[in-house]
Formats: sequence, C-alpha cells, structure tokens
Amino acid sequence: MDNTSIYLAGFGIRPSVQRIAIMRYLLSHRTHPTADEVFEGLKTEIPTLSKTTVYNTLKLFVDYGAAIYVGIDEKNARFDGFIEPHAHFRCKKCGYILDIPFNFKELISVVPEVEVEDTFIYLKGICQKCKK
Amino acid sequence: MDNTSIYLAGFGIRPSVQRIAIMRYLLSHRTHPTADEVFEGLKTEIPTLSKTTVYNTLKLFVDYGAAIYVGIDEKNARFDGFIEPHAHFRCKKCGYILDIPFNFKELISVVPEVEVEDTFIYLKGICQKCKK
DNA sequence: CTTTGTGCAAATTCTTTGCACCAAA
DNA sequence: TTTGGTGCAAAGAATTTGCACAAAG
Repeated sequence: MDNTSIYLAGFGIRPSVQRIAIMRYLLSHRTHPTADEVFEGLKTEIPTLSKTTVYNTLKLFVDYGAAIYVGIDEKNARFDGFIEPHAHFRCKKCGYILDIPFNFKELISVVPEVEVEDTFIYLKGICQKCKK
Repeated sequence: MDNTSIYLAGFGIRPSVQRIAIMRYLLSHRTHPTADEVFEGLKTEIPTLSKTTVYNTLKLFVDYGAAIYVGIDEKNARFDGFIEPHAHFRCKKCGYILDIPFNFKELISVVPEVEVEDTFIYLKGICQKCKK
C-alpha cells in the first residue's frame, strides 16, 4: 500500500504519480542524486516522465521541506530525501557523498546578529576506500 | 608599490597584470563576487580582459589556496580572497553574504572515518537589515 | 468548470574548451 | 626558443521558461 502519498500530504504536498515515484526514489536511493539521475532512474517505470517535472518536483520538495538541497557538487544540484539535520562529506576522488550526523544547534549559537534558518555543512576530502 | 605581486608569488602563482588586478579586486571587494562581477569590475581598468581569463585565474587562485570557492549561491560560483577559515551567511532576501568567524577544528573531529581536507559552512536566513 | 500538474521544445545562463597569438623565462 | 598566459569564438551542460494539454478537485 501507498504510504508515500500520505507522507507527501504531511508536508502539504498533493500527491501525484510522478511526485510519489520521485519521493520513493529519494527515500530508497540514499545517493544524493541529481535531477538527471532521478529522471534516468524512473523513466522506465514512468515512460512519460519529463525532466521538467523532475526539476519542478524536486524544487517543490525542497520548498515544502520534504527534501534537502545538497550544494556540495559544483557541477549539479543534488537532493536528499533524508531530512534530519546532518552534514555531507564528498570524496574528491570518487565523488561519493556520505551523510555525517551532526548537531546543528551548537553551530547556530555562534551567529547572534543574523537569523539563521538553514545550515549547510559540506566536507570534502578522501574517503576510506580511496585512501587505500 | 606592488605587494600583490609578492603576495601571489607566496602562493606559487606567477604574477601577471591580469592576475594582480583580479587578486587586488578580491582583496579590496569583500563581496564574494562572481566571475562576472570581477570581470565587470575590471574591464574599464583592463579593457582587453576576457572572461575566460577571469575564470582561469579564479580557478587557479582556488587551486593554489589564494582564494576560497564559495558555493553558497546556487546560481553562480563565488570567490573570496579572505582565506582564513570562516563560515558564510547569505541573506535569502537581499542576497548579501556575510563572513562568520568560525573555528573549524572542532567540526573536523566529529568525522573520524574519512580524511577531511576542506570544510564549507553555509548559513542562510534573513539579515538584520531585511528583518526590520 | 477551475485550478493544478505535466511535458515538450526552446531559451537562458554559467562555465569550459580549442585554438591562435602574445609574453615571459 | 620553449613554456606559460591571454582572449576570442564556439561548444557544452544544467536549469528554466512558455505554452498547450491533461488531470484532479
């Protein structure tokens, strides 16, 4: 049965075949995919899907707090369906993006003069696999 | 006299008229400019300057550690001549980017399983001016 | 029926590339 | 005289826009 539909509704997002599929993709592929990767991953399942819809939908998810925009990759926008606050690490060699648990509270306190709404922590370096 | 030339040499960067002007621009305009803004700001001073050279040079500066890439603006790459580790805050309304002093050491310690080389902290919200 | 969502094609924008010329070591 | 730097024009790639049709409330 379809709990993705209910999940989306919880964010105030009207479900549609496309939106459900895209959210399902995000939740089952924790790879921080680009819009293109989402499109490629779903075009067999939904042959009529367009890239425009993927772009629209991912933007919608971010606007409604159902996904996180990940700006760690200078070439493409990436998206994360895992919305608990966390940092991201990207390997400079293989490009792999790793979720890093991180408590944002302590960070926000250092900035009293502005009203911080969103926090993005991007770490770059070499991952374990590439180090060997 | 020209200490920018010596400054660049300190990073292992051969000075040229263009490189000196671009670094001077970065150091005197702490606005985290885009490549285009740097180009626009210098084209009167150096009428023969090309955008290609600005792109090449900014990339070179980042590669040699003479400037920081600022990925807080989803539309454009931005650059910072202030290379002490610090965080960035961007106002969602006016787009103003503010430097935030921040000690990165404590952050890196939370990620033992990977080798972090670069840390980027981006904060977004509403600045004081826009709050009023 | 009236608003919202989708998708095609075209446009836009930022950035990179190929190449020829110029400058410096 | 060889390597490195600049700049033009063109290409490339990611994303957005305009618009017509489809779907849902």
